[in-house]
Amino acid sequence: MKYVTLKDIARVAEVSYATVSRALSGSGEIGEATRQRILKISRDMGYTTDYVARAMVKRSTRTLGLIVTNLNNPFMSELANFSEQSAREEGYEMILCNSSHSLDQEKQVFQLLVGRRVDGIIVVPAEQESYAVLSPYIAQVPTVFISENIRDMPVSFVSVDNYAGSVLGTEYLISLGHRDIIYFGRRLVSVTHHLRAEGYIATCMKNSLRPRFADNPLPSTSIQNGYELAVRLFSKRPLDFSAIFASSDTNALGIIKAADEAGIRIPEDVSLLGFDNISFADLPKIELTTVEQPKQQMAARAVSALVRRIRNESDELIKEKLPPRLVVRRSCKKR
Amino acid sequence: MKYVTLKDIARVAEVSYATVSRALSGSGEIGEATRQRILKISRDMGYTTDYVARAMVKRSTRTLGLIVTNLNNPFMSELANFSEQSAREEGYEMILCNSSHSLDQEKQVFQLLVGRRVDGIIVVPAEQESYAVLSPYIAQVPTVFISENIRDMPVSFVSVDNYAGSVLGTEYLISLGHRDIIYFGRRLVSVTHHLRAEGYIATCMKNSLRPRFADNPLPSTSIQNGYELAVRLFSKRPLDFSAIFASSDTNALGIIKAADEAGIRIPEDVSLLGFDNISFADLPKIELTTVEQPKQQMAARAVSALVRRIRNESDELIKEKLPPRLVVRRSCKKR
DNA sequence: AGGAAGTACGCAAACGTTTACGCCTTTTTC
DNA sequence: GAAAAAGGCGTAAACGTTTGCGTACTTCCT
Repeated sequence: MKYVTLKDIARVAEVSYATVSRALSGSGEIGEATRQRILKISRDMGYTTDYVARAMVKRSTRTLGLIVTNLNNPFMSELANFSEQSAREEGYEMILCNSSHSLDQEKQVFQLLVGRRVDGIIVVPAEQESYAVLSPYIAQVPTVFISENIRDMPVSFVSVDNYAGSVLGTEYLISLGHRDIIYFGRRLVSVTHHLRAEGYIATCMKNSLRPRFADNPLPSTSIQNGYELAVRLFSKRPLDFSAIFASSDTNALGIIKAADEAGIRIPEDVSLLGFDNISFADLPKIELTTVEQPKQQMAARAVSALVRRIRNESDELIKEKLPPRLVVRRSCKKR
Repeated sequence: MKYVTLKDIARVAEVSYATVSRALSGSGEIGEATRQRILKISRDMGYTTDYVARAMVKRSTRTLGLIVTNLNNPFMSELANFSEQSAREEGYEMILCNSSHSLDQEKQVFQLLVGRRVDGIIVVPAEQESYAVLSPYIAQVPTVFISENIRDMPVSFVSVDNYAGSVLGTEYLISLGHRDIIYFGRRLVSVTHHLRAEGYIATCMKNSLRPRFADNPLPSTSIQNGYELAVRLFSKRPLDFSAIFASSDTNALGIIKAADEAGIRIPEDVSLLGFDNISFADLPKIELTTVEQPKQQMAARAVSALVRRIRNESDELIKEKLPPRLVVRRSCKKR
């Protein structure tokens, strides 16, 4: 494929190609008459400016990278959509990548994005060790993590306040009269889920309730593994709990399926509370009450932190914790 | 940000930078000893090859563009995920764009992708006129449409066989004993939906049934507009039909919601059949029987057609119609 | 009229690669 | 042992832009 270049235009306009560049970019000093003439010619010839050549000299691709753990997870795909939108509003394109929860692959795609000379990278870390693995490259390109910061690391972090979200959810269930609440999900694998569990435990303690767990040992969260775990949970009758706090909406969907099969009604027999507020949660017959992560806001903050760094308007690292919100639908009931 | 370049390596290795290039690319003729030495030095210095510089001389970015109409629609986001995966397997990155069902925006992002010098573009057309609008640019870069071909246009097309899918679905409902089937959805706006309606009509005729419609006049398809239309449909009692064939799963979800509110049970009171098989359809309590579009296959074919064109292995245009498949769950019942 | 100031444009370098060509050294061949 | 072939490496051009610097021409002021 042969594209029209500045030189092609310069030849027919009988000027130097520097002049053509100035006419098109609008910045340089140039006479209004020639500018109009060149503009017309370039339109007629179907010129499109070559951004890769421009990137070489400008040393900026106006492209951002986004690495998520799993694109099939609706939380991630919603986050990706919002990020893409925010980026475009700031004048950046977005290249989307997938780490598949693997440190190796995460490192690989990170290197790839660096090779493409993206101006900045947003990463939802695959594991706790992600920072350690990526740190040699992080020095080379502005990066923000969508995750909570455990120890003080020299990167920007944006996330929901998971601890507060968990407190919010637990308190809501208690306010409905529930005393036997099961915390359902991953506890140890990621910082995010660890903090959620902590919030639950603290709130139980404060209300003299005994924290109880149904632990999901898997690295990832899915409808399927929520279902499998719930089948076991529902096998012991009579049920000795009245509410379940699922640490992710996807797990909650698995719980709904298991409950359905076991003849357990939600919310009549047991209340179910989720976390994330994925778009699924709003579906008819699902109508899951859940703690919302402000995905749009998270995406917007991450992108804007990144572009500020890129534009060198500020080189400070941000650590932002966004407030969670309770979205009441129909899966929880007064006891 | 300052990256390590070939010249930097050449300086410490005391060779010319052409030699370094040969050592790293693996193609050129070079002594094994120097190659190892250079490899080690470049590792130590943290070199990453600059793909934008390479793209300049190779005249290929190894990047594909994907334009979808709406990333929030689950059908689109699933298609996007599969495409991204296929592209990566072929060694290409993917830049994701959104036309928001607007011809203007579609044209704009297409130009943008051309400017970025992507090697090929996959587009889910926003409207019937998309081809006409994009045709001047299509000549410049290999393009494949994910859509059915109406008249013979010089572009590659990949899609499900919508007509056959519709026949399949209608015949299934008839085989369950239904005689009064409503076709629910858009009919006139897009080629895709036009063909689906045709398949329904033809099958009705063949079985001496009168085709009946609940028309959705909106350009896009959503849970919300499916819901609104269904509320009207359910307001006339008693119901004078026993099955609904929704032309998209998202509309079907809206129907489920409206039915729920109206006290109409699915499938006991009315059977509901969808089209697309989005991942939502498999959710507990939803369990929608539907005609599947083979999204993964469509993505794979589109990508592979594109890369064959790019590699100049074939310059023929493909027009591929993939077979639909009936996915039986629980929303349809014998009458 | 003569010099200063400003405007419009051309020249050429630079960005970091890849690669055709050529040269020198080493190996092979009879 | 000399000629031919092969191997290893350097030189330089090219890809399409942007931009600092230089210069010719115009305009303005006194």
